Amino acid sequence: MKPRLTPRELDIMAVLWNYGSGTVNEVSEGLEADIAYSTVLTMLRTLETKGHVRHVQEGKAFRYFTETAPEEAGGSALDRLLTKIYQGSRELLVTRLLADEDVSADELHRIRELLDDRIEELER
Amino acid sequence: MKPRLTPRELDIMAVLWNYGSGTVNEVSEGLEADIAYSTVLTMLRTLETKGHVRHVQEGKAFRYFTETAPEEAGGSALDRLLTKIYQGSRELLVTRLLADEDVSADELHRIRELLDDRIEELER
DNA sequence: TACTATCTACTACAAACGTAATAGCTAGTA
DNA sequence: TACTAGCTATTACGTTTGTAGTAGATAGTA
Repeated sequence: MKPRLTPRELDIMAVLWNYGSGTVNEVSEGLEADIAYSTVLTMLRTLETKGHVRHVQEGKAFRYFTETAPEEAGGSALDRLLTKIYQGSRELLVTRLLADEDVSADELHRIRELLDDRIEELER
Repeated sequence: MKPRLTPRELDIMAVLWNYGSGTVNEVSEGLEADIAYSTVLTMLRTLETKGHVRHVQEGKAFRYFTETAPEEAGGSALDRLLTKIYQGSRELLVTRLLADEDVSADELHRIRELLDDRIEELER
């Protein structure tokens, strides 16, 4: 099992997931925080030893790719949240998620469709 | 702003949320992992300096109470997940949440009710 | 009163995190 | 060929995390 992603590492992964891949430079620029180039490099190397990314040579530079899918990382984080904070209650979690001010009616409708699909699938 | 909860600290908080409060002993026993008594004590003290718990004297011992509500801790963690992993898409997150094998039809129906309430509230 | 169980306080310490400077390599350019 | 820009590799270092031993206080008990 790959070691858990730390918050900072998650930031890096997010950039990679977002752009599909990235060189140190690209990741640096993709990050909101102003982190030194060498720091980003170090973190990518750490992520590589942890098995979360790999790289290929591209000209002079390395191009990094994720080896951990968002679902994978998200899954375990979500499970953790669910059990530790929401006592395993998905309702509670969804309630919190929908309580947000800036959730649109559109979004809610789309979620309801998802939900209906899943219910049908389960009751069929 | 209180410092973020580390995974281990979250374990402790979970016990406290679960039982309402707890002495070092109670928390120790409430934890799944077999952590030394003194370790639990240290962590509770750390949590206290971070402002996540407080304590009152109870006989010889301290009784600890949470100062951070589950919603508070869960909220920021959830927001983080949402933006970093699910690109801000609640649908994606809900999809992942419902994809789980062991989610019951009952649970889904209850979630749908929540959803309908929220939609109505928004469109009224 | 002396002993013992039970607490907290203090101290320690290895490992991981987060951050970064700098050395060293290399391909292109003047 | 000499220089330079742009990379990676190496090294460093303060902080936080996670874990725990032990000293010291204290209340109950024999």
